[in-house]
This record gives sequence, structure tokens and C-alpha cells, in this order.
Amino acid sequence: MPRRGMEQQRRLELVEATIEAIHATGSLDVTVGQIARRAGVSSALAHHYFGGKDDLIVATMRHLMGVFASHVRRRLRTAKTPRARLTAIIHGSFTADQLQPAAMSSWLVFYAMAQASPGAKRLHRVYTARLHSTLVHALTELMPRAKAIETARGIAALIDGIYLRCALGDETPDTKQAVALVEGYVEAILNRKMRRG
Amino acid sequence: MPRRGMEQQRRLELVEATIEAIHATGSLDVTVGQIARRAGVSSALAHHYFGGKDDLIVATMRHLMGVFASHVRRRLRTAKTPRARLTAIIHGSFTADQLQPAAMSSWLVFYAMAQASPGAKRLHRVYTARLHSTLVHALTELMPRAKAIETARGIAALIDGIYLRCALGDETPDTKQAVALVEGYVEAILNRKMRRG
DNA sequence: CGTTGTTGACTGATCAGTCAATCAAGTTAG
DNA sequence: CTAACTTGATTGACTGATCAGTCAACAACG
Repeated sequence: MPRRGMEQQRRLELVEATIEAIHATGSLDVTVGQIARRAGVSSALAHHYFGGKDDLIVATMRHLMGVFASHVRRRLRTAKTPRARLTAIIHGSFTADQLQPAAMSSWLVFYAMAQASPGAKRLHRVYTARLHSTLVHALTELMPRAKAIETARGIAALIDGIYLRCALGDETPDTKQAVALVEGYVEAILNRKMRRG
Repeated sequence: MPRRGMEQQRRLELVEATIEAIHATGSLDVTVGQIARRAGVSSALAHHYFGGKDDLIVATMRHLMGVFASHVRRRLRTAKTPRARLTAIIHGSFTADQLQPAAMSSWLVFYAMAQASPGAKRLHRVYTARLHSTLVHALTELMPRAKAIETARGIAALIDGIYLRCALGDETPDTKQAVALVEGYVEAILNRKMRRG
């Protein structure tokens, strides 16, 4: 029973079904058919809207990145000091929806995929670069530029590492704990800097 | 021209070929045939020795974990103080051979695989638990136990995050830089603790 | 009627895993 | 010493299953 103006809705349904399917199998070994069935449509329709499997996966990745970016952006809007901006980024990285096991699984799978698929690699680089420059921007006001760059690398690695452990651990990922870990890192670095000079 | 006592050699060749093949394709979408050809044998032989594809991959993961563990263990032997033990773990995590792009790719792929394959998951849990307890053991002598556990989580996440970035970045992974980052974290935490109480 | 949404049925290709057979190097019996 | 036998190494050829992607057709709506 086809209705008009279904495209946007179907695209979103397929993207969400992709996340669920990836989480269910724990890998990219998901057939287009499985995803489509989960979304309640035929596999042919998935091809119709996305062109191919890779495009569907990349679109899903883009979706998750969009969620992340919007979380961070919203929090950044009300952050006045550089220190508050750091906290905004950290909290934006660990919102409840992003810590959902299904989302975490997808991130991890995408990381792996970024090694092989040019499209995924490009997208991943955008995410990395954006996070890095946002971090450096906030940090340069708190420490020398060189140190800011190194610290940004550390924070980013820490965030990614925590994602990884959330995706693989059996414990339910906990926003508070994740935030505390990264904040602890930032605090330790900042305090050390201040005492030193 | 079959000779006796080939088993050990063939197993190692196949494991190394698996690492290379994974790096070449950047994913687990490697056929047993590709791996076998790389090792200079037939795909049937790979099945003969390892049983199946999953077993071959898990054996490869076990191999990499063994390399990591032996590096850390050797360094731990000559480390006298808790602080030196931390440095041993950190240096052991970033030896040149482990930072090889092929090895990094494999780690990342294995991380992803640990979500899906029970065998890989079990193995990953062993790695995580071992690293965690080694870290906590060294840290408890430097700070209260609760803080030691949190710090161990941070260090482990940082190490994993750096692995991840090495696997995905285009820059050649650099031992010195990786070590400096983690050491910086440790130093910052320790200094802060000491000043506080 | 034309456009948009939707599908079932099909295909061509790929791959993991199996199996029976071959080949070399020891081993035992005579 | 050697012929017969055993055992481990190794393969080519096959199969059964799976899957991405295609296509022609149909259904509803305007």
C-alpha cells in the first residue's frame, strides 16, 4: 500500500534498522535482506533508496555522526568559558542515546569498516578532524598551543577508547562514569599545567 | 613435496598470512583461499590445521595477544618500583612490532569481531582482565584502591584509543609519541594525587 | 495517465568447508 | 638391504548455501 512522501521516513527506518541489525549480529555480516525485513520492507527497496549495501552503511554512519555533532553543538551554544566548552564536548560525547549498546556496536563496526571502505574512511576522518579542532580551540586558551594539540589527542583517544570498552564490555555503559574519567584527565592535566607555569 | 614436522611452521605461516591479509583488505572479508595463497599453501591445508575460518582468526588473535603479553612480561621483570612497572606496561604496549600497520589493523578487526564471535569475545576479555589487573596491581601502591581502579580504566582506555587512532590514521604510528601521551596522563594523575593528599 | 512506492522472483558470483586421492618420508619385516 | 606398510602433508575438484544487485510488473495516488 504505497503512499506518497514515504522516502524520508523509509530512509530513516532503514538506517535505524541497520543499526539494530549490526548490533544483533555484532558485525557487518548483515544482509540487506535482514535489514530490510527489520524495517518492514523488501530488500529491493533498500537498494532503490540507497543504491547499494555500502551506501546504506555509510548513510547510517553519517546519521550517527550527525547525532553526535548535534549533541555537542547544542551544548557548546551555552558554554561561555573554554573550560565549560570542554565539558560540553565531553558530555556531548556520552549522551544516553549514544551509549546505547546498539549505537556503540555500530560505532565499533564503523571504525573497523573505515579501514577498508573509502567512503567510511573519509567520513571517519571528518569526525576525527572536527573533534580535534573543537578540542584544540577550547584548549589553546588554557595552555600553550603545542600542549593543547597533544592534550586534544589524548582526550580524543580517551573518548574513543571508552567507546570501545563500552561496546565490548558486558557492564552497561554509564554516562556519569565515562564523563568522570575524561573530566578527571582534563582536570589532572590542567592542574598540573597551572602549578607548573 | 611434503616433509615431516611441518605443522608448527605451517601454523605460524598461516597466522602471519592472516595478519597480512587482514591488513591488505582492511577487514575480515578475507577468504581462506586468499590467506592460504599468501602462505603458499592450499586452502584445504588451512582447514586441515585450524578446522575453520573462525578458528584461524582466533588463533591469529591469540598470537598477537601473546606477542603483547611477552613484551610486557619481559619489561616487568626488570621493573623494581610500582612507577617503573607502569612504564613497563606502557612501553610494552607500544613496541615497534605492535605498531606495525598490519598488526594494528588486525587488532581493530579483532575488536570488532569480539562483538560477534564468542571465541573472540572470550579472548578479548582475557586480554582486558589481564591488563586491568596488572595496572591495578602497580597503581594500588601509589594511590587508594578505588582511585587505582579508575585510573587503570583510564590508562587502558587511553591505550586502546591510541591503538584505534594508529590503525585508522594515515600518520605512521610513533612509539615515542604514544608512550609520551600515556606517560603524561599517568604523571598528571600522580602529581595531582600527591599534592592533594 | 503518469508518477511514486513497492515487491517477488531471478541471477551471477563467491566462498566455506569436504573428500578422495597423491606424495614423501619414516618404519618394520624378511 | 629392500620391499611392504604406515603416517603425516598436501592438494584439486566439488558442493551447498548465501547474497548483492537487477528487473519487470503491480498498486495506489493525484
